[in-house]
Amino acid sequence: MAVTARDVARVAGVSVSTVSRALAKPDEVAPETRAKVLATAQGMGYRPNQAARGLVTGRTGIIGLIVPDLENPFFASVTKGVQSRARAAGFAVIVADSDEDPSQEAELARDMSKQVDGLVLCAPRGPEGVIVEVALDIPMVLINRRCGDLPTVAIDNVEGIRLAMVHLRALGHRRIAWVGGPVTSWSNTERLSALESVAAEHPDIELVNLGSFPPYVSGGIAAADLVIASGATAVLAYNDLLAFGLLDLLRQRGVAVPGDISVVGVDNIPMSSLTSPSLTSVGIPLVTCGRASVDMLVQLVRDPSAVPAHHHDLSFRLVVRDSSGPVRRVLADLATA
Amino acid sequence: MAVTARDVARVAGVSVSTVSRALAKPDEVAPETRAKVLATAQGMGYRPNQAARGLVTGRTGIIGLIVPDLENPFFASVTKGVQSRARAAGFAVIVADSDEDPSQEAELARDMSKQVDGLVLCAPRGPEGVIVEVALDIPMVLINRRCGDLPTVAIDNVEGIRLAMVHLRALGHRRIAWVGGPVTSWSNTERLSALESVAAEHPDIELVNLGSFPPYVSGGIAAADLVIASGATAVLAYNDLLAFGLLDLLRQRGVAVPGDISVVGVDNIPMSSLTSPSLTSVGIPLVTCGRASVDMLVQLVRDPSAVPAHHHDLSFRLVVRDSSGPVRRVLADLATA
DNA sequence: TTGTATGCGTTATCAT
DNA sequence: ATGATAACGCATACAA
Repeated sequence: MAVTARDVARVAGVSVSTVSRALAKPDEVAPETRAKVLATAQGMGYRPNQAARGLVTGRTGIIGLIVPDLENPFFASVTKGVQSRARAAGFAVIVADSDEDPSQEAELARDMSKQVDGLVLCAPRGPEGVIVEVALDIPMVLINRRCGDLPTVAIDNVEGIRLAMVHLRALGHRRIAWVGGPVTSWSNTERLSALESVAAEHPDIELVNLGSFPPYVSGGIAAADLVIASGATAVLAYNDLLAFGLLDLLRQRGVAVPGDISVVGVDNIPMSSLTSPSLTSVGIPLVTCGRASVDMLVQLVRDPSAVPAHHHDLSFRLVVRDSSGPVRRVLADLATA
Repeated sequence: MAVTARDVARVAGVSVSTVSRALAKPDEVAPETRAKVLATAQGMGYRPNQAARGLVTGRTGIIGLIVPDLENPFFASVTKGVQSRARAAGFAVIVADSDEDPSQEAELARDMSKQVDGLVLCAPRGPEGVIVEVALDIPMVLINRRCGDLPTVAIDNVEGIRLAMVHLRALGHRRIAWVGGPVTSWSNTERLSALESVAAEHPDIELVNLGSFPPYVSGGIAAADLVIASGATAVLAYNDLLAFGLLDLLRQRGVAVPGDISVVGVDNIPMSSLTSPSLTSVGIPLVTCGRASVDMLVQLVRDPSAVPAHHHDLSFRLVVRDSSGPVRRVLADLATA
């Protein structure tokens, strides 16, 4: 059996309450008593029982993280950030994977809410109502989605999309295709409307929306022929995985990148520099993103009365690599002729 | 405040113990009573308090998973498998990232051991003594490392390496380089000795061990020039990330793959089909690997007296892609001349 | 089959 | 400053 506070108390010659205080509230106990208790606790290898503590305090010392897909490098990076920061703050992290399924996501959130002190929802796909409802029960921070006035770590999609569009326009591209992600994704909606507003600022740009695709490599493969058929000289994908799929099938079709078509992704996941051609991408420091969410959540957990309406916006940066280049004169001339 | 068993009992007109039984031991309560309790519990949104339950049963309903690096796609896949299977078995998963640091790994394991019902250590880097010591306290399953007679989900490295070597030899390669991973990695040791024994079976094969490198893309970049200098016509890397790094720098150096040098990786992570050239790799179903470990752990948790000496070996399969090809006649002739 | 009573290890309240 | 004691919500041995 594990050593309990009672054992420590007996050995140290004090009461259980004193043991408890010596550890939790150092200044409410005499320095020498405290020293003695700490020493014997240390010596006996005493570890407070989290379950018992949780039962009385209502705290678990655990935060929950729900992501759509652990195998997606985007979320893997976020998870890493969340985990490391949480640990530094004295919290363990329970992680769950919703498999991109909104209903699982909601169920997970509800299950977890009784088991953790706070919840980080990363790019939740579910309807706003459900999310807000769960947030009533438990401190919650969102990543990559705005939802009511829940605290959020988000990305300035407009800025990111603008960077990409300006880049492509500077290279001479005028007909630009958009390969979208899940319709349930907040980021997707954001990016599409950003795209439209940027396009509106530049009347010479023609935007071709090719619709929604699953945010995996397979989605990009499915979209590639549409891109070719669209006559666009450049394509912007919802995320890098989709862009990878595009690169793959375009190569198979004998379409040169960036010679015939330029490809730009979003997220700048680690793998983006390794494809051939390497992928131009707009991205953010994902690990930082995870860390920031934990900082906000911990604050919220410690003081639930704090005003939760805090939005932490991170900015994109454009990483130009080999998959984007100047439009071919010939094609450009043909297109405008 | 949350709804407790007491509340449910009051509403359903029964005692707390009946509520408890109705949920945990359905056959120890009259069918109609059970139905009534279940219905009201459902209606009131009752969720048993895990902390309270844990306090009396000694169980937390949580299993811990420690991986060297969450951003490594290999471990991301394993994590996904562990999470989904654990959830299906009614367990939550606390995940932690040791950052490839053996001392952090040990500390994490010790911390967690008081908080979870069982532990999955994925490819632990720490010394055997430490691992075995922690395993004394808590049910533990290892992935990708054998350690004493702790239950393990491992891969038959000899078989995998043999597949790769036979493949390369059939393509005419005789001088083959090895780019190793962390010296602290059990798999690395296993693979190297497998390599040596397979080489011993084929006296015409010349093995060039280029040493150990960090198991990231950067490690492969660091190793690439050594590969070129080695005069090998084929190189086998400890994992796919290293192989990606090799591909990247070889391309920069103008070395054709597989024309001049064939490259083969290990793990077959999802990204391997997307590089250019796509990567030939020996791999296992990683998600399955994670699932299997949970199955073993859950069994162990449910019946700690069960013989723990269970080894679950998964087999490699060779996925041949574009990065491996026949050795060039000219070079081959030169080499053997 | 069901209810009553006890205890899990800790923190918090109240005395001292 | 410290100790005794009452919860916290649940499971379980025992009584009915």
